[in-house]
Amino acid sequence: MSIVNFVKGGPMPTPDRTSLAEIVDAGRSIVAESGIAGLTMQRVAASVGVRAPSLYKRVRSRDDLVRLVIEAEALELGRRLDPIAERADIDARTALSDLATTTRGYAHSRPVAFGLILAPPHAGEAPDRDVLARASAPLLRIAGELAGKEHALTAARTLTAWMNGFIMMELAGAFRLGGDLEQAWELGLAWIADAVDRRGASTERASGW
Amino acid sequence: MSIVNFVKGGPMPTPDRTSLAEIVDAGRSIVAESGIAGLTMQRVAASVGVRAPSLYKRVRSRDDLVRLVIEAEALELGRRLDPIAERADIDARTALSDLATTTRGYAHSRPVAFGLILAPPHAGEAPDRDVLARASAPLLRIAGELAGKEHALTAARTLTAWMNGFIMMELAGAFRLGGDLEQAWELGLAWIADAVDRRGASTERASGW
DNA sequence: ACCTGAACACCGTTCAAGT
DNA sequence: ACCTGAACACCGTTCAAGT
Repeated sequence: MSIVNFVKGGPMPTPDRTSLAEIVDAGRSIVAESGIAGLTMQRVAASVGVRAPSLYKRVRSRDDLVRLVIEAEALELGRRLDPIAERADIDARTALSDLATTTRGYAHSRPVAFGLILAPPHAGEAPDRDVLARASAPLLRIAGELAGKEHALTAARTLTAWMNGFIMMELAGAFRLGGDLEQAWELGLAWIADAVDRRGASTERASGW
Repeated sequence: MSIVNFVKGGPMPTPDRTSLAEIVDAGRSIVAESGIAGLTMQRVAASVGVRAPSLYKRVRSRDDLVRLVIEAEALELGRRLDPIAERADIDARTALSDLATTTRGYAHSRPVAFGLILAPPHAGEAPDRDVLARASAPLLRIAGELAGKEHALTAARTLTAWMNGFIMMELAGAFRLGGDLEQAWELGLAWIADAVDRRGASTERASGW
């Protein structure tokens, strides 16, 4: 088809010098390195070896690219969480702890990206709801096992709210009053899990009643 | 002094056409209306009746102005929370509920500002730690009453993490799987309060053990 | 069909010149 | 002492022109 056009004297085909995937990957690296403000079309273009105007062949706008970058990050987080919810050899309590720790580890390794997933700068850059649903499915499943089906959604919301809130405040440097942050994480997780767990509490203090 | 300069032929004084407070107020209005991206120096300048370069007599940079706006918002939130912690006629449990509801109400009325307090776009725009400490003091006090002095800090962190996480996800539109969001707030708050309350649980389910 | 330079309308910021 | 226009170095985005 392109040869036909060429022979006929139609528009000249040229081999693609980049791809959408390469552009999004470049965007992820730049965001991780320099923050969202560092993500300029010119820098992305330079990173993939073209000029800025060429990017508009693959993305609609900078906002569009930001959204794609956030979605790619959310999908990777989901990919890390999926196997935890699927393991059958651990109980819900352990699975919850693994999931929270994995999420926190991801947030620490990619703080900017995590912040963008949780709080996209503008509405136009918010990730697709299906992508977010995919990333939160594992927790919903574990919450169901822990709190029972009828309370699964409410329990999942309580758990995510605490977990994401803790991690976000930690990343924002809001916990500056001293004290042991690891203990706050561990104890907080145990408290929240106890609160949601219909089978009863299991932390030392609670069992001491 | 200015008259002396004038008489001597020194630099001519001119009456100030704006002030730092007016600039910060204009910034708050613009942020509330158009988001952080809408906060341009030109727009702020137009709003206070000068040209953009004149703003640099009062603020160091746009980032500096953004920080001042965030700090002003954090101080206002703190001003709303202070009286709750000081009331002696209500118990800690009720105070916690009032504080959480007031915070949520502030977040709903000023969603952009609340997001900025929790997750400032860049490090340079993060509010001063004293300002944040002021805003979190009421919760710390209530947490102390609820969980006991030795667990006050950890309890406060658990409570803020849940509260801010819930509100932030709500603002970001992350709770899209249906269900009753008000119930999730009420029940979540009760669960968390129970978890932190050393005096024992008080929700229906917990007391049903 | 893709890529590019040039251009446009915006930014933040600086600075000499006005009063 | 404050304010301003002009200028500079950046942006995102468009588009006619190249191949």
